[in-house]
Amino acid sequence: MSFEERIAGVVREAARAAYGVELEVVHVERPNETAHGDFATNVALANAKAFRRNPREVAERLAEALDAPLVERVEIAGPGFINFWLTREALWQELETLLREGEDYGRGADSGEPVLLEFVSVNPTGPMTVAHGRHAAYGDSLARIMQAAGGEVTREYYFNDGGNQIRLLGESVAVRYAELHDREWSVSDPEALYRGEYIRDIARDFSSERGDTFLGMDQNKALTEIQAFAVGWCMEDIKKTLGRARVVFDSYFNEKSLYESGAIEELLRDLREGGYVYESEGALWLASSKLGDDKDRVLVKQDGSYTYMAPDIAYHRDKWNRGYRTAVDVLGADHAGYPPRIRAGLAALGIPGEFLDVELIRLVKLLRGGEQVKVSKRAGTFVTFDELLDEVGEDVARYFYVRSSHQTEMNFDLDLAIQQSDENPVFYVQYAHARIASIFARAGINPGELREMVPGDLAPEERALTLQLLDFPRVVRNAAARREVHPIPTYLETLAARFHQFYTVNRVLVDDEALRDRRLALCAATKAVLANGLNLLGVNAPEKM
RNA sequence: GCGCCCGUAGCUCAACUGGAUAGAGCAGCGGACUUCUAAUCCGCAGGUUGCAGGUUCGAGUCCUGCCGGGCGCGCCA
Repeated sequence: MSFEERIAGVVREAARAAYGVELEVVHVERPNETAHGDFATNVALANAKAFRRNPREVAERLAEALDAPLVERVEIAGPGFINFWLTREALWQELETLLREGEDYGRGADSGEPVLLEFVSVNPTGPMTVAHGRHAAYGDSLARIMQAAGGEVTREYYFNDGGNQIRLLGESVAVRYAELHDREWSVSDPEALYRGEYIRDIARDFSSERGDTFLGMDQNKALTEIQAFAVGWCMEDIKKTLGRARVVFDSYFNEKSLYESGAIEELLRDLREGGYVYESEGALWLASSKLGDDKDRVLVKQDGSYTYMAPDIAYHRDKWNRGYRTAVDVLGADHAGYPPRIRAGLAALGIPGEFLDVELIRLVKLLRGGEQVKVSKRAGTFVTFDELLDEVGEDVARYFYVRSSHQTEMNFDLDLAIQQSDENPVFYVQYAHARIASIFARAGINPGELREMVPGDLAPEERALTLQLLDFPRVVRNAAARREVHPIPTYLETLAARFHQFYTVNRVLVDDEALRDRRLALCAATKAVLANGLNLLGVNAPEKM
């Protein structure tokens, strides 16, 4: 149990003893100011009215009724805060727990609740861009964080390898392919073709693997082959980039399978039976306005083809049918209108709205030398995720992406990113880890083989470091619950700062053995938490720098 | 026009979803290496948290109205 929970518990007891009252919420937090104690609570302020007493009086009485061995002293401060200082024994005990749990420290109890996390899901029409990189970094880190918090997370990539975009890709490659052999390939709309350099790469690879035989045959037949090759090429390319960035998926879900399995037909039949669809103007509509959406949406177009709504609702129903009770979709901010529509569809099937949790990621605005660049995949004016990884490395890139909230628009200047990569705060955090490794190397012992230690007094820097270390589980839990990744970097930077401050003032390898053992323990604990935290972000924790 | 999101130091971002004197990094100025890694530490300077009201013991955080920016409001996905 965390200190917050334990303190909340004793405060509840005190309220029972002093007032015979059962408090509902007891908020305990770590004050910003060290002078305000290790922990503080505002219960006296929050309940003063109910007790019909002024807050300080309530605080006094609660403090008197307090019975807690882990608390060394309390102080009433300000308008009625109760500030707590913990005993050194209590702190050391928690540190020992931390050391014992090692890389499991911060891991919550398994909730047993399976969660499906879908992210990236970019269709295979080209390389990943820096914008997709943000999705990959955020989604993968979120998966790690939710797992650490006890969730049973499956990472899924949903893609469509059919449709207009894909046909366009095939034609684009075909034109280049023909060019390679000094031939021409006629397309309906040359303006619409993809122009990126990678199109030539695909054409070249296709040509060298399959020769020129496809130029002699029926265009449609050839196009099918070229298209399949191009899709495979792009998918391969995307997976390679993801792997480089240490992003792994548990499953890839193909939209096509929904057609093949009959899931879409089944969906439409069930919606019809439920009375949630109607025909109008030759199209089939979902009465989504009755289910929380702004207006009704077309499911089947006049020409008989489906809108994206049909497969997408079927896909989410499939997630539900697979046993997931939480589906987190990581989508671009331009999908703002998406959640209510899908929820409407799901509601028609009796699936509750809370099932779908959509996290919208703000756009990445691309700049060059301060000037905004219009990004277009078709025109080939984009920066790839690979280029970024080449320039700044995996650690810097991943850290950079998740350092700010996914809800904040991100200005991305590749020139600036390269220029500033060596002052990226990730090094500050990694350096703390390497410094500790170096201490252990010097001491000639392994962080896992510490001797039994005797609790002793904590210097101010040691105390601050300890409290920060013990805050880790709470930070992970909160981040997971709020689907936020950026609290982890924020936490790690503070932890690294606490360590560097401690290191500057207190020498670890001193002659006094008891003191030396305690400080080594503190170092080992810090090293473990830094490694755990960096791991949640997919960033390395180096032994040397 | 309607809906959602955002506005915090010169710049990039935090602030434990209502707490105490709003914090870091970068940029600027000044200090600290014969001692476990100076990719570090310490100090100075930098703010009317877009504006105006309201709610309460307390507001960057909640409510209302403005101002400014982004996104959405397709039989595109």
